[in-house]
Amino acid sequence: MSDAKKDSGDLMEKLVALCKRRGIIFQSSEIYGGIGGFWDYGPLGVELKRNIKAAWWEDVVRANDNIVALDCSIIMNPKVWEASGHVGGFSDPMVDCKECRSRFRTDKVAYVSLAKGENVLLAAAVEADDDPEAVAAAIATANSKARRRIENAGDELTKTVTFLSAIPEGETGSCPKCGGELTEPREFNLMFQTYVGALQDSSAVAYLRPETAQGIFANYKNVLDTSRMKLPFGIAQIGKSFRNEINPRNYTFRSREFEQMEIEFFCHPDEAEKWYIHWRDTRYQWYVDHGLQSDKLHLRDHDPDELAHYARGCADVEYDFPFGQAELEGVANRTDFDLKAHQEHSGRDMTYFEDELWKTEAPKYTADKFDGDKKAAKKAAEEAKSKMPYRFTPFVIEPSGGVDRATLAFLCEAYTEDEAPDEKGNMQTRVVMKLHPRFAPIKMAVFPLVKKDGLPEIAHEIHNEAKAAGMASFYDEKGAVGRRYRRQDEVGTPFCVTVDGQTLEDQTVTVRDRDSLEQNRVPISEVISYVRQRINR
RNA sequence: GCGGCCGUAAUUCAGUGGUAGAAUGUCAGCUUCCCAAGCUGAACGUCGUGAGUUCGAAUCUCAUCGGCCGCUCCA
Repeated sequence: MSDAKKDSGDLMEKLVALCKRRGIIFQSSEIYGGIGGFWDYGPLGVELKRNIKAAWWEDVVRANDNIVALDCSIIMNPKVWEASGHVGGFSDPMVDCKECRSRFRTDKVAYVSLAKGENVLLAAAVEADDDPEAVAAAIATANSKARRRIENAGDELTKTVTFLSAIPEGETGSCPKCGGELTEPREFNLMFQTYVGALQDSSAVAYLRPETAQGIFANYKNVLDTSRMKLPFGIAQIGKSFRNEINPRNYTFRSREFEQMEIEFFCHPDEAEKWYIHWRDTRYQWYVDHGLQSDKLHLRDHDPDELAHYARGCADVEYDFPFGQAELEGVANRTDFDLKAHQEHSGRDMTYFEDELWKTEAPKYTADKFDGDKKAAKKAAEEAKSKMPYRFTPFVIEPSGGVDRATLAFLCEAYTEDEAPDEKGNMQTRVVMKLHPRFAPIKMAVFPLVKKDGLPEIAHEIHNEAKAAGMASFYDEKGAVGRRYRRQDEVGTPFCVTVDGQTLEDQTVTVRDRDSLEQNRVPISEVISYVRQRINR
């Protein structure tokens, strides 16, 4: 194991231990042995996560006139998931090899037979996406003798490719890797199932949503009809989603219950590319602005062959976690795929009518433009109104971020060990969470330097004032002040306010900066606004 | 899902068949006018869980749950 890898592994272990010890993240149901893929946020963790969500909400929903928000139910009519493709289409049947334990998608295993007349020259099981690839892969397995025969066969060569997915039920294939026997195909559906109502029969089956997006699409018409929004506009939502991940791993990164913060931004198809670029760059910058400015943050455009079938463009904001580079947020141009799918499945009209454009151009369709033929004018108008540029299905740009992933990335980025002097001036290792002040669970801690001489009373007063002013403040009078500073460093508190002997004389306190360790004297009357101003800048 | 390693206090770990430990942290008090290791005292353990072997199991066996690493998967 390389040193870098070992160090990053250490970082993850230290972070996990710190998060447990300081009440940031706990394993769910820990007293019962836990449950894989589920995590709880402790007293400080929930504040951190709330602050991250609040920042997103302020920057996305409140700051943009063309974005409104929504809070959809987690369980929806199951037809939603048929329309979206989560039931049926995408839940690929899989097979396992009983010999070598490899797993394959049935539509990726092909059986190739190359024959000249009735003479089979080559039969092979291969992994492939399509027929030509399968043939090529099969030939690659052939020995030189067989290869020569195949080449010599020329036009007489018959190529038969059968994918495992097309093999009749009851029959099993052989493993492309080892030739072993494969299991029957099995459905892997990543959606959690439940039953709505007391009767647990098949008609009552419902699903916990695997993404928040579909609730937005299903409500697109409602929002359009009630919010007085016009294209382009976005609908934002923060909420829990659930995926029955085969193998949850990497702390909270791949959880089975997770929270998404997501925008579905609806726009004219001609403007989709422009908005895609806009959101991709805006969302990337958001992470930079909140502390992931290091070279660990990446904006990665997907290769065309990597794109989902419905997407025309997709970029991931990725972060170098200790366990590897992984996605924080995906920004995709989903085209009109979703609205069209819901229109088809629900029978509801999902198109958009540009009435302002129509109003200005309607005079083109008056009778006098058609030699006084009112009927022809009306017909032409109706026809024009029914299609572009007046009526169309909007395209959707989807910036979809993982709240828990963002939280984890900010935690990883914030974890720092540096050197600070102890009371004797010896340098000691200091653990400090350099969280963005906006995210810090506690913004300001208030200490009396010593627990006597009336200092605690003054400190209490400052603390109460801070709370009244809406500042997340924390009071601590226990033990040596250095220890209190270090405790706050560990949870990322940006400022510590200390009441000392001089306070009694001139009504000033010291404000100590988490990162620089510098202290400034500030009048008590100004301390809250001082801290607030330093946090916001 | 497969393979390997692991699970003991809040945290990090020691303890290989015979009375559960250390350090750090936490709490109470003292001390202390500014950066954790000054003093005194205290609390804290279903040894992941269940079964088995044994006179006796943290220790051995099996199962199960959870975690880490590598594959695999990720609409």
